[in-house]
Amino acid sequence: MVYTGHSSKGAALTKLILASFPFHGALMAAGERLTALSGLTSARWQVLSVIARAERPETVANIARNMGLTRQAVQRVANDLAATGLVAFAPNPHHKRAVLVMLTATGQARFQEMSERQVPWANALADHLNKTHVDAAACVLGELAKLFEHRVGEP
Amino acid sequence: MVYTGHSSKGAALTKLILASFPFHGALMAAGERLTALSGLTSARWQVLSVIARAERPETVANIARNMGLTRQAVQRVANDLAATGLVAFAPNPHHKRAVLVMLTATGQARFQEMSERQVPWANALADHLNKTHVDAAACVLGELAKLFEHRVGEP
DNA sequence: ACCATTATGACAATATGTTGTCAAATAGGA
DNA sequence: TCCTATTTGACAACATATTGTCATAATGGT
Repeated sequence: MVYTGHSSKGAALTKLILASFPFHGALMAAGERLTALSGLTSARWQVLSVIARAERPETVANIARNMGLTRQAVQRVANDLAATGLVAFAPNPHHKRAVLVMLTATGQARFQEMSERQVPWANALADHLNKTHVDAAACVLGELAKLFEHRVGEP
Repeated sequence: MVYTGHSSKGAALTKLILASFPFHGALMAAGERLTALSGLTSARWQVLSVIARAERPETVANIARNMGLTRQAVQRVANDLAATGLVAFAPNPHHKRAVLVMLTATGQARFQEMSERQVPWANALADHLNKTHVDAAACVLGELAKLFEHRVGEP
């Protein structure tokens, strides 16, 4: 493929972006397969994870900010999780509308189950990779996310 | 954050995966902003790009395979593109059902417009990054996509 | 030539995420 | 205190992508 007009770095970045699409698709598919064994979906597992890893109960809007998603997307998933009994809403003493989301006992157990599958999976995958490159990749993606948010290069 | 049970490489991979979510979200948002100026959307631009860069007209199913998406997803977008006159379907001498997708003159012009915006955008972003790291990142994402597809580490 | 398998497009149901809008709750400055 | 701006959850409309199902077209082995 030709990258007409791209600088050397620009071509490299475009290649990275083009590589990220199949990566994301394959990651989502793998996530679905892993989570399906727990009766979860990838999206619900992600939200559940953020809630489980948080030090204290958070509001939906806060969870959304942590995940880089919109409030509404997380709200709908959180409602689904509540409907299936994995999370529950608790009153927020600091805010009448913005209630706090907490794992139920079932939710904690489900998260634990998922972790027990996710950890050996990540370890097995990582064995095929160069740690330095993986660290560099995570670093680049983090930097790029910031650049995107700051609208760098946009007209 | 603690990565209980993870190997050193496994923890690095999990960090990469967690970094990929906000990256993907921010990339999609940037894509929407770039494409909105052409009256396109990110998904339609991606499909249009694959068609434009292909050496010869392809079928919808082929395009889907190239993109790592399902046939049906690409079919719907392709139908949308056809409805807005950016692509057209041509009979396939080798297959009665699987028609070929081609850019119209309008579609070519629209793709050209988008390229003229995308190239300086990628160049400006890439100026803030280390090319070696970007290359490594693209390489890691490509390798991971293959590992995901081969179900490595899955029970 | 025949038949089983695979590939393809059409269609429907569902999951996920976005934007827009609204009213209530909160925060911050005059 | 009061007024404005922001934040929040609820709701609706829509874009995107998935799975499943179906009928038709192509393929490959016997």
